[in-house]
Amino acid sequence: MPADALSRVFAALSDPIRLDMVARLADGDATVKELAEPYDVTVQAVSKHLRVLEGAGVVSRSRDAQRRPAHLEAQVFDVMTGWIERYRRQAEDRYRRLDSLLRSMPDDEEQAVAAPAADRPRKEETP
Amino acid sequence: MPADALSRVFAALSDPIRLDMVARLADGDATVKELAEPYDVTVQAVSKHLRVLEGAGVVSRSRDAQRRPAHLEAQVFDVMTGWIERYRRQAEDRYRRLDSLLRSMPDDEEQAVAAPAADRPRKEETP
DNA sequence: ATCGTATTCAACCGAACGGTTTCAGACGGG
DNA sequence: CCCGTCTGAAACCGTTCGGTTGAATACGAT
Repeated sequence: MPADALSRVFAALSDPIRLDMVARLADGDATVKELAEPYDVTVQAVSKHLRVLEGAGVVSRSRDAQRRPAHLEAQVFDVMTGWIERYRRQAEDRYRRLDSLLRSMPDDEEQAVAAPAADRPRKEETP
Repeated sequence: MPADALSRVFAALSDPIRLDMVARLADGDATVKELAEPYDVTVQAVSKHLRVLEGAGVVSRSRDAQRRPAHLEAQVFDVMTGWIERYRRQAEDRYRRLDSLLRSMPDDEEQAVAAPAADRPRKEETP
């Protein structure tokens, strides 16, 4: 739940290669070598990417002889959708409230409601 | 839809301040000054953050005299959930298939199925 | 024991990032 | 008209990031 951890997850997905790696891992676990194959970067670079994903909790590693297959940790999906849905709903609700308010208003003076939370110095402020 | 644009959205949310700004914008539009108030960084820094969010399509700006209120572009939520749900489902499906396959197997030889997509050189490889 | 493969560690490099300070422009209120 | 406020642009700074090369480690196969 820490909002800081969430931004780390987003950071982990903020790189096109990493994003694609996650997409492919949804299809099944894969080793570093396998993961590196489609991209024209070194396998060391992919290893680093994997470490980032691991650090964000997006991926976990196991062991199979020399290989260290990466496994998608699907719970992060829930964390993300949790955050997203929360604020999507919040935005929707706000919109609905504002909408019905405007609809029920006697015509003009709509500007006054355009920015409700603003500390705009409409009338006197630092008395 | 371009996978590249998605990673830019995630990049926009990869900073704790930006993430918080989005959360607050779900509550209503706000000016740079208002947005900057909670954090102990300069308003110029927040202006930069806003430009990043805008560049990713997360936020749009309007105009109100000197003020340029930021508005949350809620459609990005759909883009994100679209991607997330797709791969969550994919991972779940794979898990279910693997599960039923294991369940229906005559006991041993489970290792052989542990990494189906692997090009692992089990037997002879470079003949 | 040795060779080959898979992975990581370490040092390094240029570019991007987040931040600041300073300055300039736009606009409204008195 | 002019002052204060809000915002953006520019130059700069230290750190992080994505990438490389090169060497080290770990393990299986032969």
